[in-house]
Amino acid sequence: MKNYKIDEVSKLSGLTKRTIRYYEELGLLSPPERTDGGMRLYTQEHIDRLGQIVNARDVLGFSLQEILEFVKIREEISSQSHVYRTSVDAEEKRRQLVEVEKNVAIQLRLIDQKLEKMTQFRAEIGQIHRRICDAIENTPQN
Amino acid sequence: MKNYKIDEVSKLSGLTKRTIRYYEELGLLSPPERTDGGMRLYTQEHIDRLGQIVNARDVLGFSLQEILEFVKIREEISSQSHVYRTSVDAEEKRRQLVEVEKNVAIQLRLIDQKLEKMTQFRAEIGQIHRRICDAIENTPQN
DNA sequence: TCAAAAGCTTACGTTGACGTAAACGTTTGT
DNA sequence: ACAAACGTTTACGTCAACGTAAGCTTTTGA
Repeated sequence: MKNYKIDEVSKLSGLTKRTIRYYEELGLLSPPERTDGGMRLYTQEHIDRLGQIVNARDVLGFSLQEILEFVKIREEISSQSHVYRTSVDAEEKRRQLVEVEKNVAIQLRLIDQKLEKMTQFRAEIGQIHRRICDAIENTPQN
Repeated sequence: MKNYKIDEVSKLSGLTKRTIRYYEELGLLSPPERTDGGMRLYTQEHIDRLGQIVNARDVLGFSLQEILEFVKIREEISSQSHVYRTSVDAEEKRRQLVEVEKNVAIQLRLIDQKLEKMTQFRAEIGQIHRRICDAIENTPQN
C-alpha cells in the first residue's frame, strides 16, 4: 500500500499542510506512521478521512468539535466490537452499548433537525426563484 | 402594526442584543426606526428576517458574508421590482431579471447538492444506529 | 557529497463572530 | 418626579480555525 508525504496529501485533499497537522493535533486525524527521521507517512485511508472531514465541515456546517464527537463515537464502536468479542462480562458490555446508542441517537436528532430546516430553506429560495421567473415571463422581450 | 424593542426581539429570536446590533452593523438587518430618544423599534419583518439569517447560519453553515450576498440579491430584486414599475426600458429590465435569476438558480443547485449529501450522511448514521441497536438486542440483560 | 527542497516543532499573529464592561441617556412604574 | 430597568455607543476581550515566521533536521537529486 502506497504512502504519501504531507505535501502530496495537501494537494490531494485541497487542505494546507498546517491544517492537516492541526487536524491531527485535535484528534480528528489519526497520527500517521513516521520515517526514522520523523516525517509523516500517510495512507489512502488518511486521505479518505480528510475528505469526510471536509464534507462534514463544509457541507454539513459542523464545527471541528462536533466532528470530533462523531470520530469519538466511531472509535467507541470499534473498541466496542473488540470488547464484544473478548470481554467476559455481558452486562457491562450491554451498559456500554446503551451508552453509545444514546450518543448516536442524539446526533441523529441533530441531523434530522438540520435536514428539516434545510428543506424549509430550500422551499423559501424556491419560492423566490418562481417569483423571479414569473416576473421574467411578464416582461416583454423587446 | 406592532413594534418591538430590542429585548423582546432578543427573546423571540433567541439571539443576544449584541448579535442583533451586530447584524445591523454588517448590513444583514435593515436599520429599524428609532424613538425620539434613539431606541430601536423593530417590526415583525425584522424578526422574520433574523429567523432566516439564523437558519442560513446554523443549518446551512453559511458565513455572515455569504448571507450578505443573499441579502444583496434580495435587495436587487426589490429595487428591480421598483424599476419594473417606473422604468421605460422593458428590455433592460428583462436582462437584469434574467441575471438575478441565474444567481438564484446557482444558489438553488448548491442547496440541492448540500441536501443530497446530508441525506446520504443521515442514512449512514442511521445504519450505524441500527447496528448498535441490534447489538443491544443480542446482548443478554443479566 | 552537499546544497536545495521539504519536513518538523514552537510560538506568535489574524480573522470572523460575537462577549463583556464602562459610561452615559431614555422609559416607565409607582 | 424619580429611581430602577432598559437602551445606546465605544472599546477592548475571547475563542475557533487556521496563517505565518523562525530555527532546526531530514530527504533528495545532480
